[in-house]
Order: sequence, then structure tokens, then C-alpha cells
Amino acid sequence: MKKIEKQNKFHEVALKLIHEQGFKATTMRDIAKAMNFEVANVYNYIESKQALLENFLFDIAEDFNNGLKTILVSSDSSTKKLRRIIELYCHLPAQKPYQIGLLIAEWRNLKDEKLQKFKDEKKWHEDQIIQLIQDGIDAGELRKCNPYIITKTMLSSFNWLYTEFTLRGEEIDLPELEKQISEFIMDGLKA
Amino acid sequence: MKKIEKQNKFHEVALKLIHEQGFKATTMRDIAKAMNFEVANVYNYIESKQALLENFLFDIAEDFNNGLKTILVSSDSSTKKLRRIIELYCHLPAQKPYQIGLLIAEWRNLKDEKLQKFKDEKKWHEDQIIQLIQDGIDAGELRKCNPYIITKTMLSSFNWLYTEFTLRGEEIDLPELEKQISEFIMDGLKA
DNA sequence: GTCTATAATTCGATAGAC
DNA sequence: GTCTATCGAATTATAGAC
Repeated sequence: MKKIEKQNKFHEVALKLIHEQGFKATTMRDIAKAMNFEVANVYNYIESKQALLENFLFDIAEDFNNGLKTILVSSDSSTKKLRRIIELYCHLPAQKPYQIGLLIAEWRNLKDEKLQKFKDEKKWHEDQIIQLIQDGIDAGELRKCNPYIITKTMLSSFNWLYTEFTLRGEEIDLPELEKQISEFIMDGLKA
Repeated sequence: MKKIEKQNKFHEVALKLIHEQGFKATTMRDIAKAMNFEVANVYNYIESKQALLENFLFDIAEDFNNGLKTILVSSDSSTKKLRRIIELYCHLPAQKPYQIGLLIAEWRNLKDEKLQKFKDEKKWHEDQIIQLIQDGIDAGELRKCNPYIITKTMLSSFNWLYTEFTLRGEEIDLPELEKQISEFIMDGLKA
């Protein structure tokens, strides 16, 4: 196995273990065992346990932020932008379920500046969607509602998806899933 | 301070710490320090760290299950039952936000039979609501949809509430919050 | 109930040979 | 890159005096 392949294998194994057991519960020895080598070798692939978590989290957070930015700068209507955001929130768990699992469940294991940076990015992300819904209301596209409550409720509603994809990934009809969720949310918002 | 009061104080302190730091990250020393005594004394109040978690989780799980059962055995329509379930899922986080936090974030720290029992109860709970939505569709009260996807999405959408109540509990207008969420969900489901 | 002391284990990380 | 060996720290839990 080539060096680069083993690097990828390492990250894949570590990601899955942390997803299954949690960050705190996953030891460097667990990862080493799953890689079929000794504990000391773990540090040929990463700086520290903390750095491992940080890399996973900020990688996937960037995917979300980039996806959102692309949508926001488009010239679509608020309604259309909202549909595309729902699409983003369905597709990313389908593509990277384990990373999303960490994003949702393990971010509080970050420390100090990294934790603050994560919280700041998350708030920025939410604020963009709150503003988008407010714009939709002002434009008469969406019914009157509290954009803060609706944004929080909507974003939270996607958080079961990563588990679904890790458990039943092959069986899931993604377009159908997306259609069901999109109809449910948009019907709850349309003017 | 009387014995019973100190018991309550202990559980209150432990619950808040586990909520804030996570179960794995919270040590018996953390709890002892917050109680202003030494580590050994912790075991005057609980059997073990694991038992502490189990008590918290199954207590609040019982609240949910009892609440759901009361609603299900009533003679209300499917729509009315669904509204009452939404009400339950808004009120419990308002009343016991820290317990709900553990229910959502820490259940996977359970072990063996306890973990299995928890998963079984959770599945029963979900299955009841899936069936309720199916009944609502069959009765023509709700529009045609995939009850499994909608149930998962709906139940997940409440999971931000406990955080909101721990951070801004006093400022929150509960009836308004409930109205916003109920309208959002019911509009997304009505026939 | 509270304390001191400690057992028994586990963990993240490093040193140095090959 | 992989190994053996080990350090130093932290953790759950118990024993026994007061």
C-alpha cells in the first residue's frame, strides 16, 4: 500500500471510530488496533488527538459554508435559494455522513480559540439563513413568521439524516427523500 | 442543609455539569469540587458514574413516553393528537432542559442492556408517531407523504430547544414559540 | 457524611532502536 | 514507518479513620 493510500485509510478508520464511539471514548489505541499497528505509529499520521478532531470538523464546516455562499450570491429568489439550501442539507449527509456526525455531535470537544472559531462560523451560517427567510417574508414569497425560530427548527430537522445514511445508505432514495423534506418545509413556509 | 436537600443539590449540580461538559468529560472530581467536598464523598450519593447517567436518562425518557401514551389513548383526531405531541415536545424542554440535553446527546454512553433498552424505547416512541401520521393520511386529515421521513424530520426539529432554554430560558415566550413551531409543522402536513 | 490515602487501570504522548 | 518500552498524568472506585 502506498503512503498516500495509507494516509487516507488512517483518516477513514479514525473518522468511523470517532463517529461510532464518540471522540472522548475513542482512544489512540483503538485507532492503532483498527490499523493493525502499535499505538506509537498513530503519531506518524497526526500531530495529536485534538488536531485530528479539528481537521475533520473544519473540513466539513467549510463544505457547508462554501455551499451556502454559492447559493447566497446567486440571483435566485428567496424561495429558490431556500430550496437549494434544503438540497445542500440533504446531499452533504448523503456524501459525507460520518463527517456530519462529528460536526453535529463532537464540536464541543474543541478547545479555546478553535471552539470559539467554530461557534462564530455556526452563528454566521445561521444568521445568513435567518436573513434569507426575512427577505422572503418582505418580498411576499413566504408567510409571516419568526425567522429565528423557523431557521433553528428547520436546520435542526436535518440532523437525523447522517445517522440514516450511515445505517441505510444504499437503500435510500435520495431524490425522494429530498422531495419529501422539501415539500414539508416549503409548505410550512409558503405565503 | 438537610439530607434530602443535599441529595437534590447533588443531582442538580451533576446534571448541569454533565450537560455542559458531556458525560465522558465530566469527572467525579468535577462534581465533588462543585459540591465543595472530596471525591470519595460522591459515592455517598450514587452507586457509580454509570448509574448516575442511567437514572437521568430513564427518568426523562419516562416523561416522554408517559406524555405520548396519554395523548395516544385519547379520543382526539389524528390532527389534534399531533398538535398535542408538538405541545409536549415544546413543554418538556422548557421544564427540564438539562435532562433533555442528556437524552439527546449522552444516551450512547449507556452500555449493554441499558443501551438496548433505551434504543428499544426510542424506536417504540417513533413507531407510534409514524403510525399516527399514517392514520391521519388515511383519514384524509393529512396530505399524502412518507410518514417515516416526516416523523424523523419532525422529531429532529425539536432538538435545538433544550439549548435555547438553557441559554435564554427567562426571555422565551413559550406560547409564541409553540405557536410558531406548530403552525410551521401543521402547515407542512395538512391536506 | 466527610476526610486521607491509595489501589488499579487507562490514556496521550515521547524516546530511541531497527 | 514500525516496533518496544515507558513516562507522567488522570480516572473510577474502595478502605478505613474520625
